[in-house]
Amino acid sequence: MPARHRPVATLATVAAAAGVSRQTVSNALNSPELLRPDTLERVQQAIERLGYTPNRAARNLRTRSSQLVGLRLDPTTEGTVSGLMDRFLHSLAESCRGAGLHVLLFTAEDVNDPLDGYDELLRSASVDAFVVTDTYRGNPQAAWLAERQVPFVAFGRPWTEPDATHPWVDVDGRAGVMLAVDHLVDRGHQRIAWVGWQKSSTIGEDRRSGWVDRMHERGLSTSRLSARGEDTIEYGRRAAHALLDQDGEQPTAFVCVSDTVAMGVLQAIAERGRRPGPDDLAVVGFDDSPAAQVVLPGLTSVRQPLEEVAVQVVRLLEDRLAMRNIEHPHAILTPELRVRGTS
Amino acid sequence: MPARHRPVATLATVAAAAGVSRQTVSNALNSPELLRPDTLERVQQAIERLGYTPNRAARNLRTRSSQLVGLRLDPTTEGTVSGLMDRFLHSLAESCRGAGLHVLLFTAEDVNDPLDGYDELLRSASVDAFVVTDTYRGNPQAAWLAERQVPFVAFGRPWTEPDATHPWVDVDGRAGVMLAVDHLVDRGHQRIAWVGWQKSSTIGEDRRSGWVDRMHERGLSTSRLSARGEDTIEYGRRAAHALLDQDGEQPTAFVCVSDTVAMGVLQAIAERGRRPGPDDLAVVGFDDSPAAQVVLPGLTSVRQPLEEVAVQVVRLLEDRLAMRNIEHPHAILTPELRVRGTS
DNA sequence: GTGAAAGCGCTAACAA
DNA sequence: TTGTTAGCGCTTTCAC
Repeated sequence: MPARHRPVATLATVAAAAGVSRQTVSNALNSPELLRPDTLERVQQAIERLGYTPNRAARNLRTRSSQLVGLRLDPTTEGTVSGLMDRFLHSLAESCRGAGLHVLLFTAEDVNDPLDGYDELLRSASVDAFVVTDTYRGNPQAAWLAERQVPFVAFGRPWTEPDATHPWVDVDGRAGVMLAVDHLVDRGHQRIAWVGWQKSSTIGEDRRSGWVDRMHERGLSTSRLSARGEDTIEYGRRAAHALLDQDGEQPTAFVCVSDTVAMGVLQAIAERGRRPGPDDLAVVGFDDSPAAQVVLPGLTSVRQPLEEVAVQVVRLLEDRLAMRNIEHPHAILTPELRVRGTS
Repeated sequence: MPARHRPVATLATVAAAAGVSRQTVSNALNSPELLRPDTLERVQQAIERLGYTPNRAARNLRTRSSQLVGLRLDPTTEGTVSGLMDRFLHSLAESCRGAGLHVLLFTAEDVNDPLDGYDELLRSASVDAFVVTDTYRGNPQAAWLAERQVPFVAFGRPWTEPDATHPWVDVDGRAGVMLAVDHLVDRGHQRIAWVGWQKSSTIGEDRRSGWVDRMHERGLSTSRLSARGEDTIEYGRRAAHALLDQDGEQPTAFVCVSDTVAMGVLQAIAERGRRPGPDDLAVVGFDDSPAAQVVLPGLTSVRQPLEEVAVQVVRLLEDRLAMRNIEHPHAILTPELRVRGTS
């Protein structure tokens, strides 16, 4: 580090300036109620005057905490549009600020090893906790961290381990899809198709259950209206064509498991000379990606409340770090529907 | 922090296990060439066996460095599609790993104050350096940081202060637009329009100069082919309509300052019953956003080499932190053109 | 309510 | 080549 204009103030500097001991300055910061009001005032003025901020490394060493939350950033899949991470990261950093925490990003040397990177940060006490985001496929990180009693909060339910007791926050995808179905039924649609992910995707099946159940609740059939495949535009395109090629009753609306898939559906609709929208073929996506906002004529989509997710994640993180044992350290948040031109 | 299964190893633990002094263990880590091979071997085995990783806080306190690089994350503008930050952040975190650094995210309490947040991290020695990304509008951060001799690297040129000597990395937008113009001219277009940002945007004018100069170099006129406005879909839409409504010679292709604007142009083209693509009206965007990859029929776009930007940023960061004074601590990288259906 | 002493885990400087 | 000493800046503990 280079020379500063003014040497950085320390406890000792401030103590000397205020005519008290170092300890008193420390107390003024961490336990102000211990000081006599006039002493406190004097110390605070010295702090202010010298522009003193406690040295993090020293404080961390002493308190054995870093006030840092680790988050592993994996490469974004090209050709996929959700754009969730951007929004989530900002919200998380923002919420952390309120808790006196910061987000430390790290990446894996071996991307295919879901555990890579965690251990070293832990052993070096570089972070106090982790936020785990990619919990979709079996998430071994959660089990690994829980076993070692490492504080962490997951964004995403432990689908495959319902007994897991670690804190997590998730968005109710099923409820989001129900919003979409209700919206379409209210607009007069009856043949509403589902364009989803493979059966192996628990998230995909959860979202699909919202379609199945709400369709039945509204007295509608789901027969021959369901497709499953991967998260690509091409799959969405082919699925829409296949559904529209069926003999007999064809869908008048598509509820899609993701915006990416929905973009493929829109493509198929255009290729058939049909028009996406309430008058012809309605389409609803999932994630409210930037693309949904700009595609023609605007893709109606289920929006995850990531700002609120971040708030809840940090709340659970604080509980965990303070060793407060919460009854049910979980939160399931309900998404909302952003209605645009395609419905 | 909760109890671990095994208490975390320290220098003392390892030293005892290896039968050497603490200092020797420290040297084994930081200056292994000082040790006799057999001692080194013995110490390394002890380190391995105990799973020892140096405590960051202690090391930071002693070395007066944190190995952390601060990056301020501002809210993403909704309705805009670039999605650059996602890609850049991952690349930066990745490059940092190679240099033994980590990225610390922070946010401003007052978003409108471009300096907010930097000072506190600095005074508390929480970070060794900053990466500054939003250098487009006059970037007072760069001046502020440079004045205080704080190590930082900017992603973005100091447009308004050509004398600034701080390290920076930028992408040659002008060259990127030239690629686009060449591509379109090679495909037979002659009336190629520019849909850009306001004159007050230096980045916008730089990109525009690529259009102007390359058009002239190729013997083509730019007369009545230029539009300027804000970074919104709606502006792009209106600009395209206006250009196509002109009497006489209308454009056959549009080079856009951003993918967001390009999406508006595509919208206008559709509204007029025309078709985007090489056979009718060609469109090229800028940023290769996820939206460009999924919109119909695929938006040709100028892609910034963010992975390489991150590598260069970290390289300059390392030079700066090591107090190596480089001649010209700058790098201008050339983007590439991703050709898709709209051209 | 305030101050003195101790020590967190590490590395720079120096001694052996 | 290895070990000893000291101290980074802070907070915890305990006297006063």
